[in-house]
Amino acid sequence: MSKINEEEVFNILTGKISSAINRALLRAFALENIDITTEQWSVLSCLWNKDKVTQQYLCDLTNKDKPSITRLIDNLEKRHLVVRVSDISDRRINLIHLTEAGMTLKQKTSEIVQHIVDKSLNDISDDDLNTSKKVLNKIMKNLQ
Amino acid sequence: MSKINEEEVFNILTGKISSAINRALLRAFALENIDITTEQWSVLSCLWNKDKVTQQYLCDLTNKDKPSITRLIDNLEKRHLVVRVSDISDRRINLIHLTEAGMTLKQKTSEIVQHIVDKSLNDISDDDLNTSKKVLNKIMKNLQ
DNA sequence: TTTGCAAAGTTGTTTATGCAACTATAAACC
DNA sequence: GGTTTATAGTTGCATAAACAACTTTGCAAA
Repeated sequence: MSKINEEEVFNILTGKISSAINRALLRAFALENIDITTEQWSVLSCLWNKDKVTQQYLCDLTNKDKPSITRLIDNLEKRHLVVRVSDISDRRINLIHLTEAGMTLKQKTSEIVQHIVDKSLNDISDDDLNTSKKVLNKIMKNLQ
Repeated sequence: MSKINEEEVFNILTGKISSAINRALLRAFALENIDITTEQWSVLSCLWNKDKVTQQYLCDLTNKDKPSITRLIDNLEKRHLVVRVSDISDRRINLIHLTEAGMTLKQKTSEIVQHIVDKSLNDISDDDLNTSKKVLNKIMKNLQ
């Protein structure tokens, strides 16, 4: 395997790309008066897929640690998008429920997200995109 | 261009990969008792390449905004790795100088970084890697 | 049944990001 | 020369990440 040069390392490590996408998405949300962050969206995204799950489950899906999820849920509760419901049979557990408002956001945000994704992937071939996905997944595995 | 599915969007947007690399690098630094963050390393990296530059220059290279760089420099000064030297001819400007300690870190960290990079890129072909770089650069351009 | 360990969450600290508002200095324009 | 505008950097505020230390609750083994 060839040595990769400093600049390339640099770009990967500093997450330039993901923070650029993050910024674009944050601004797009703000433009539509949607007051959530990208991280909050990523948690909501999990819940739209499967509601009423534990915080630990959200940790696993998002690759965030427990304190991060605790505070993300705090902020989502502040915005009345989710509520913590403690489980009856195991009182250690909070089940995170989407509120009406939380559910409603799905529609509005997915259009915005799709728009940003389309823009960012403009003029990239499916082949190249698939290769990139494969590479990124491999990197994830290598780091575990 | 095909619609990319939610899970894929999700992985890109949430920067799972870059945060995984970040974490790995941070831990590797800690193991060697090197008390800097990945972001601080990215600024030092610029300075190892070209010393005595303005904060604005560092903003441009790292794609961070001015407040971020201000605080990163604050933290690097706290660790005595750089110093702010105000320019005589233009007193708005700080030139950021590496200290001896700052220069010394280059050697130690680059081995660690190379190790993490090698590990993360293990078993990925040069062709696939090049395609990925091309795609990521294209995405950056698309988002500007 | 008690002891001890594991799991689910929370809290505190340091560092970082994004944005807006700010100060200080330089340059441009009239 | 004085006013306006642009540039460099800082500060405040809300949000987020990593890590360690902590509480509460459940479970299992002695």
